[in-house]
Amino acid sequence: MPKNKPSTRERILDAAEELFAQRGFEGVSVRQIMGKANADVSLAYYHFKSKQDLFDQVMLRRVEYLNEIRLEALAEVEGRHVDDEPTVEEIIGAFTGPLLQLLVEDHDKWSHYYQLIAQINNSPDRGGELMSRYFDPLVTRFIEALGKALPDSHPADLFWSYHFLSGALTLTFAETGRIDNLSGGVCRATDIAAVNERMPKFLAAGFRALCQE
Amino acid sequence: MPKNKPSTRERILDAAEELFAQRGFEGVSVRQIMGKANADVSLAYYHFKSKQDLFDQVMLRRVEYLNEIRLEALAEVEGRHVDDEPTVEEIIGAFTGPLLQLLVEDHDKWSHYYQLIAQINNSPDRGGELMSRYFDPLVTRFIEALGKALPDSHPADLFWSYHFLSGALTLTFAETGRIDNLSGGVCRATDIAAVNERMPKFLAAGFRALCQE
DNA sequence: GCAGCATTTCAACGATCGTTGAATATTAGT
DNA sequence: ACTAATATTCAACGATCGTTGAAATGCTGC
Repeated sequence: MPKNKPSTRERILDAAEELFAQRGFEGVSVRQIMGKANADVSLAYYHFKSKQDLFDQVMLRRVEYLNEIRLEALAEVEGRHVDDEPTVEEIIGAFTGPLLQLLVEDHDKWSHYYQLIAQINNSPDRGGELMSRYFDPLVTRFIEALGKALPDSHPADLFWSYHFLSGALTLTFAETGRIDNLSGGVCRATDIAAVNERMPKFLAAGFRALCQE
Repeated sequence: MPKNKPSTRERILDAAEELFAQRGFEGVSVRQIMGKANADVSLAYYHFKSKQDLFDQVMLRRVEYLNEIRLEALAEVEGRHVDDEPTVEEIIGAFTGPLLQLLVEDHDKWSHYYQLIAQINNSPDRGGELMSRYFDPLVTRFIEALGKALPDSHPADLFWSYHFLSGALTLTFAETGRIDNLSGGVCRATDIAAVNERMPKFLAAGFRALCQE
């Protein structure tokens, strides 16, 4: 029934999301964004306070929902274990699975957003600050769960393990085509099933090697 | 003994390296670079063909040496095993160790370059292309060695494992301060010893989990 | 149909962008 | 000392940047 045609504001956000993801904040002009959104330049400043505000709204538009469903996935896993602890794989699966699931459901909608996060995560400038603002509450919650699944683990080992996880995860979402080149076509960056099979397994083994015993 | 004071060309490269690493290619103007290098704007175009050429030269200045010492480290490891195969940890150590060693020897010289590579690696725009151009020969050589250390492994598993390694490695080099925030100071992004103790161990376990039976 | 508000268009501002040509200063070879 | 090449300075170009104010249009409630 609704299937509203997207509002101007949302068309601007969509265009900005895609272009920011591809070329970064400074690599895109407001005019280019509005060109892709098929709207006049000054409309950007009617719907948003500034280019920086537009960028912030692009980030904020999806992050809340993202954190929500990932927390739910964790709660679901924990609900299946009332007397024992979830496994490391299950917890990591709750962290990465929802992201991959959204990518399957609507690749074009989420891939640009993930690419944007990948760039921010690796940006020395303000990457640490932004990622912490948007994701630290969620991540802290997951690390807590991982700590329980890995008894007697040291906090430093848990944090470093998560750090390696974060790098692997965001590079995967960046979909740069590097693995396509490197593997000569054997692996494809967009092969979500291949990622889903391998990433939690790889990362869980890393956690165990560092944090267990 | 010379200890020449750096030439103008090198001062420009240094300034460009640092600023490109912090804010990306489009986030920095030629004037800002030349300001930091304490030289006139037009000197950039005397020593380099264009801003893009300057960027390329920043990349090229260090990549050759980097690949060289990492290949030597691999050869050294293989030389210690004439009758048997090196372990996964040893091979990964040869891949990451030289990078960390340079960071210990001269942090200011290498950290900006590593940050730049981290950003490029995660750039959906031309990241895959650039990383492949600069590193694929080296990486192919390392994956070959890892394949021997992990008998009967499937190529796809090896490529994906390397992909996860690459993400963890470059995020670590980005030194965004995220892990400092997240851990409340327990871990520091610049703590090279902490990385050196943990990263090869974490990644080797991942490789084994994916590529070994 | 009209008032009032939300949205969109148009034209322009000063600042900064990458880049260049010509003039000047410095260095190296003889 | 003179020359030729190398290195640096100065001034400026057209283009594009982020941003804004005012006018025009569209829409909603009465």
